[in-house]
Amino acid sequence: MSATAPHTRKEQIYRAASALFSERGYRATSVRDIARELDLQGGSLYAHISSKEDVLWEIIARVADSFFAAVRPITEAEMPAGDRLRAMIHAHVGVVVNELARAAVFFQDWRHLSEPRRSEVLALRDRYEGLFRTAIADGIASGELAQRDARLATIMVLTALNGIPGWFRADGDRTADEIADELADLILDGLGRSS
Amino acid sequence: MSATAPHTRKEQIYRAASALFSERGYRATSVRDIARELDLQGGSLYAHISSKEDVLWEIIARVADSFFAAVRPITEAEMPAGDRLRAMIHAHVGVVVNELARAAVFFQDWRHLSEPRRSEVLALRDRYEGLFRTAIADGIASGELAQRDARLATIMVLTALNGIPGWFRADGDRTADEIADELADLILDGLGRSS
DNA sequence: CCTACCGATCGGTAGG
DNA sequence: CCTACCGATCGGTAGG
Repeated sequence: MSATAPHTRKEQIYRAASALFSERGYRATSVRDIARELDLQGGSLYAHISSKEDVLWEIIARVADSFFAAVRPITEAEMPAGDRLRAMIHAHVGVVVNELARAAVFFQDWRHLSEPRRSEVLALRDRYEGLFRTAIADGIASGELAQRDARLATIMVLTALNGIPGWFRADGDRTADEIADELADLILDGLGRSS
Repeated sequence: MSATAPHTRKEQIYRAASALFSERGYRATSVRDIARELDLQGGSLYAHISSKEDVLWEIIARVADSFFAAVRPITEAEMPAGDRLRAMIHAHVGVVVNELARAAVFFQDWRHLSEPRRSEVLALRDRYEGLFRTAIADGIASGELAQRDARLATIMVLTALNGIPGWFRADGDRTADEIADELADLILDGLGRSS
């Protein structure tokens, strides 16, 4: 409902939970771990949340929204498929880097949602993959991309991009845009070879 | 000690644990879940294992060995760096696909090892990445690969490859070799583009 | 390999 | 937001 509120207790809880979930995983993080981060007693959290899983759900649902909000508009832009794909990669990497912990939780801990939320996330992920698959298929059709298997290519692209939280540390020497540029080049051109 | 023993209870435990860990994660799998899979009582497992974490360690240490055993020899072969890298990718994918559950556990659950095992795994992973980084750096030096950043390229390659357990299902319509071929092409050539 | 148990910790609640 | 508590489940052990 409220759009990215600023300093409420609830937001502090989401922030702390994102950090802990992303580092240790959802199951290895207790409600008391989160509370301790905010100098609260374990039970006190429940004045603001209704369950641990609801916190996970809120984190995941929000980043999912962020991904669609960033990438969706690009899919409707009029430009060559190759450029469109590059712009989508940029947008996607932007969300990952700017919401690093939340994105890591999304990729890592969606399994721990109970039904029907789990299936809902899977459906969202499929739709999102579809946006990329369409761009890639368009690129193949127009001859811009030389591929056989749009589905496999799509999975590879997103797998590579979603691995960012596993290695990226914001030490400030590379901006999200620079990372996105390098990754887009790697993905579009490959490692390159002479043959 | 014993080399990949066949049907001992211990091996059955490792097999069941690999399947469960890979599906639900280490923390979400109880010792009783594993026991149930073998029609045993929870406590009975401890006649064969000494702790839940030891089971995780055994799974992870073994696949780590498999990766080195498959890839290491290739790094010493005399051939152009591009061919060598392709062969390494093939070998790596072979291990992932043939030990799908164990590999998934390795990639997913190493965080849950306690020290010093956790650091040991990280050190092994660094050494292993180094094998690929060297091949890529060689390829850059010889002009076979057109890259700026060997480290980033290495991480991308392994990230893409290690994502396989996330989507690959052995429905029999693609062999490990076919997968490896397609992935190697994708990684070496990229999606391809006309510009 | 089972039965029966241990202390610790879990997510969550009541009552203030 | 705290204190104090709940039942359930956890990894692991004793004793046979």
